[in-house]
Amino acid sequence: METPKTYEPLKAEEKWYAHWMEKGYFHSVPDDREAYTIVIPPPNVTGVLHMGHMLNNTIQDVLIRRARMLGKNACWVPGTDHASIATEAKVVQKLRQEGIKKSDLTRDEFLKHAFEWKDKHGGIILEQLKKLGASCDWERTSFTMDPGYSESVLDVFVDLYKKGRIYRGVRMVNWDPEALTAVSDEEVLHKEVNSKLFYVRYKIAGSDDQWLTIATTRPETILGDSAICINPNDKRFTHLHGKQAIVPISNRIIPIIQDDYVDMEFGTGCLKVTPAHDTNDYDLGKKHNLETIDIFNDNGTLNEKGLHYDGLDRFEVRKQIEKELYDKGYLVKTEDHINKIGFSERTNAVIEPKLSLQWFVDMKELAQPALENVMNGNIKFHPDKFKNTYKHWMDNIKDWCISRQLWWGHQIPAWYFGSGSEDYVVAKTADEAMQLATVKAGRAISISELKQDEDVLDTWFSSWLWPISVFDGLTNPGNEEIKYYYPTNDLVTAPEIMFFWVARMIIAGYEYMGDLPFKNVYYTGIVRDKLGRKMSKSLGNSPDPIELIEKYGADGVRMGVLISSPAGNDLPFDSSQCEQGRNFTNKIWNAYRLVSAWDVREIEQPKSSIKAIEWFDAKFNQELAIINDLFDKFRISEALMAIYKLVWDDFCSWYLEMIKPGYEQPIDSKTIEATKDFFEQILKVIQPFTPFIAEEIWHLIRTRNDGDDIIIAEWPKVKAVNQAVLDSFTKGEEVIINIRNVRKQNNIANKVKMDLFIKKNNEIDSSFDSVIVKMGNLSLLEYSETAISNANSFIVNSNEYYIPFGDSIDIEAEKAKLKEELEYTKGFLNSVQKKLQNEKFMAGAPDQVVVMERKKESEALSKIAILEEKLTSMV
RNA sequence: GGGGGAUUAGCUCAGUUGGUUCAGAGCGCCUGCCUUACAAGCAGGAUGUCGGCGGUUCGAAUCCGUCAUUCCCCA
Repeated sequence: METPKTYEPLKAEEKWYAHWMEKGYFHSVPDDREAYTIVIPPPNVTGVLHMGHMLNNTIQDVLIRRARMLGKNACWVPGTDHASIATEAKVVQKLRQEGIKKSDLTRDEFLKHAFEWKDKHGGIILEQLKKLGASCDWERTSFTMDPGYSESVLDVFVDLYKKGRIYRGVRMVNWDPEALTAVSDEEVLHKEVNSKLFYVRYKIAGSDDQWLTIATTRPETILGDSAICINPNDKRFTHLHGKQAIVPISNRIIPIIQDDYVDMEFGTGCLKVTPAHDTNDYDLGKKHNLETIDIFNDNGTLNEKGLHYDGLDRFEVRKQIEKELYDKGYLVKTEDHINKIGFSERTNAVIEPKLSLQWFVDMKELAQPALENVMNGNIKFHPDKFKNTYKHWMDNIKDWCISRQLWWGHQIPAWYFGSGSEDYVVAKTADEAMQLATVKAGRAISISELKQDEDVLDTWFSSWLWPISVFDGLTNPGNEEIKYYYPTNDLVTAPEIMFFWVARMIIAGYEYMGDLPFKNVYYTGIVRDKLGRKMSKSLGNSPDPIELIEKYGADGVRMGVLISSPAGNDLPFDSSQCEQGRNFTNKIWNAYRLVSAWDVREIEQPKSSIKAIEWFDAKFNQELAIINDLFDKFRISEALMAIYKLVWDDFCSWYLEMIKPGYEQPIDSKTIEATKDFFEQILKVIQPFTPFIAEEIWHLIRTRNDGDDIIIAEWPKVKAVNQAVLDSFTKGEEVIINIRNVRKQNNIANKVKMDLFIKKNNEIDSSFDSVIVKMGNLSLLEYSETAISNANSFIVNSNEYYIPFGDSIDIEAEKAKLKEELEYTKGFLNSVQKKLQNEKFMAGAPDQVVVMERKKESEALSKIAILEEKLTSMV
């Protein structure tokens, strides 16, 4: 059967993935080998694969596949995250479409719907990862709400509470009025928006017609004002000291206080203080013992404190109150103004600072080991520069608000038994809670009296345990698996979640395992489109990864996302990169086609093939050492580029051309065997990047026993590099390129054989002459004592090369070329000599550098002599 | 406003302690080729005041200062 001209990836991909699964190559159990472990950053359980996942998971798969070949017990743990806010929002939306309101359901009913949704849509993303070739240990698939996992989350909550690290308190939180939950600082996106600055005047209490004017962007919060604040140093307002003001519309009387917090330059210098609705005002209020007037309901409408605006949305009130203030003569003027407003990352609702009773983790001390061990390099960041960002955050770490007003997630194990603010206990189960409550209350408390906290924990409060809990390290401490797999090796993730997730995993690692969770963190960049925009669903600028795979093959797409994506740099993605990847797989495919088509006979091995084999052996080992080094430094895309060039340029363009027999000529068995060996080595090196085609050709190129699969083959070992052969080849290569140039410049077809004469002036390495003859398509290679006239010529290593070409040669053009080269060489010599004549250079530069300069000088001198002689002889 | 990056070819990026012809790679571009594995290919080629200015040095893409542009994080 004819081997197709182009590689057809889809069939091979399906076949080999199924084969690998069947053989259990992805599955890991502890044994006496060294463990190499990666835990996947768990995607949202209801998510679908996007380009960010593609990049992230391809890198992980490359690392895990290489580790497997290095003989390590490679274990890549997959799984998903319950993603409380996002998932709950989706379930609520789906129920709404069915005409069901969340508020009409009990918690249990809602959770039933949520789990149904999760079972239906959950794990789609994991199936998509299989298409990419991800070699995860699917038997270990974890979910942050698995029973065992949930148990560890509750254990940790109880434990931290007992240690005094978790407390309940009133704090100003970022309230999402749409999702009806608090969100963490990190989930708030600050954006600049055009808004208005309203100048509103307040009457001074007890005066007839004395006023002060404040500037605010949120006039609706006037109804919650508790004070006016001025800077005590502000000369303009000394007459206001000790006075009171009357709030417009509500006509409440509020004090005028002084605090140097007020910026005298901003607005009017008079600040209205609304402690319930602004973080800074809240702090001011606490400091000055001001009343806190909360005028909002949880959904962003005004409550009864909002007087006649009761029940209206905050933005509608802003419009209406502007008119009322104007009509009643309070509104002095409005100005256009640009300010930054916080939006919810999940719902895009404008965040409302809101006072509420929440659970917090006190982070200061917990964070210490996590900071130290990154700064001292026990945990390495790639690239290293992210340490700076990390340090800055950890130095200024704030307490972590971990309660969320949702149902989907881990319900907070706090149990209330009375109406007092301290009438609660923290316990994993109701039974334990009952006992604790009985002690705390000093009376018998029954289970029915207990009411569990309605809120759930922040999703990150479960995912920070990921590297521990996927091995049951908390519910079954010291078990065989946690001992074997923890600490894991490498984590691959996005810098955006350095604080949400990475820092907290490190904190949890030291707190609960007394050890780091992973040794290296590889930060990927953001995948952007051609215009530099972040790829997102809302912009619709993200290609569907599965469609890309169908078009270019998984191997092609894997290469496409990795080829220009250094760690920490954004990836400006364009599908042309996948095309490049696909072309690469096709290139390998055709190399295989070539090698497989040769007719093998017991004939003499050509000299040129012997040299070619010597050379490629040296070249391969030289490059392999470089590739290994790049891997060690996590320079994955550079490693890929090195491999790309090794395969395309060195193996295909040079090696295969050197050994390729003439048309319909047979090949000798020694050369074909060596070539197949090389091919195998190359397949091994590309296997982490393009596993499917590697496996496919591995099985085509030689007959394999059952279980002889490349995925578990041994990574090549670096052998000694024959540097002398590499050096000889470099000179031969230069000659070949010069010959090709002569052809090109004189329009001599490749088929036409040419003669080459060499005038030896200097040491000459003739070991690659046979290769030069073959690659240059020469009929003759001869050494000559004299220069050849009427010939194209070039100089390599001070030796003169001549290709006679009858009478059609253009003497003038040839002379011009020589003159140009002469000028360049003279200029070069001049700069070298200037250096050598500089006493300070001679005194300051190391010997090695001086020797190099001298060598350059002598080479340039002899080249000039040759060029001048040629020019004079060409008259 | 505070902190951290970045700026090298048309694009995306390498460039280790200042010193080999150090100004590089891939893509793109230009030229010529349907040469017998591959036109998803082959062979050649061009491209840069290393963001600006100043300084240190025998020598600076690399070190220092400063300005500019830009991205990220925090307030």
